[in-house]
Amino acid sequence: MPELPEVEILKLSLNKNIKHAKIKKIKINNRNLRYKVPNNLNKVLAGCNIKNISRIAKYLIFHFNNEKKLLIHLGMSGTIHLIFKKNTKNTNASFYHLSSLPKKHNHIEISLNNNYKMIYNDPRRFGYFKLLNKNFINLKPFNDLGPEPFDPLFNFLYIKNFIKNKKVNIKSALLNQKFVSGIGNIYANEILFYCSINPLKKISKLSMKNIKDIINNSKKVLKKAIFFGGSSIKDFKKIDGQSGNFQQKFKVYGKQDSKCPKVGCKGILKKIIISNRASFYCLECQK
DNA sequence: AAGAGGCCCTGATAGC
DNA sequence: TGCTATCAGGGCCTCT
Repeated sequence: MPELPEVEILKLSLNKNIKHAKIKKIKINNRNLRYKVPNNLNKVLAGCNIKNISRIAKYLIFHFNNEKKLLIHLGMSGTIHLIFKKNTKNTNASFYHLSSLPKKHNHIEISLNNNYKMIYNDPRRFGYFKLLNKNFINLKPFNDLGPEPFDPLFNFLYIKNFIKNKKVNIKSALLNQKFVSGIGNIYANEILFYCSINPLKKISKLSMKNIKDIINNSKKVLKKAIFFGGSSIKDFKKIDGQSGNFQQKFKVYGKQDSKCPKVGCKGILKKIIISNRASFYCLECQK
């Protein structure tokens, strides 16, 4: 599910709804994620106030008042749901699901003191929870991340230097988080379409114009996706239960065999596999 | 040592 | 209907 835009939207929603809330209790239903969920999660975090929630690339970081930090990565299928328990005088308090809550795979439930409950769901278990220390930025995985597309460090000289003598194709490079962080398979395809670059093109062969286009279009595509609320592939929803609708704006992702959307281009979109990931592009206009 | 490929896991869908 | 195969938004690890 989650590339940079989806995690960004999640971050904004979480800050809007549960910033400054205090953790009452963390209940672990299933420790099996990519890494075992730390057993001491509740012990360490119960009673802590959420100072704010930040994002680096596709990683979410909860910062607490006492300097403790929690990293959440959503992997392929991780989702976060907020449930609001309405204050009523009845003992039968009603629950409002701000996003539809799945029945299975609710690994972790975090009760907050503001009538919200935050639930982490992850059928494929590629995501994970990890407690971070103060120095986290110098440690794995953060010390290995390249700049985000929005970072001024993702500039012409940086790219020109990176691509020198390298044999990889541009599609794989955009997915390489050490080169540029936050871009995933969907947006890599979309960015290359806007750049009119063939995903198989070797990065050492990129022209000056190609490099400039990549810088501009990676920002543009991600910003637009954030603006439209992310992409609701399968079950991704914004935390308020609304679907993002950027997927309606996809130009090439998932559109093999249809006509190239570029004005004036007569090409047909093709699907090929590059390093085990689906790639979609137009044979005519992406060179 | 860069780069390709396998693999972790479940669920949805397609094809027979 | 029920089986099997294929595929899915990520990233780590191993092998060459």
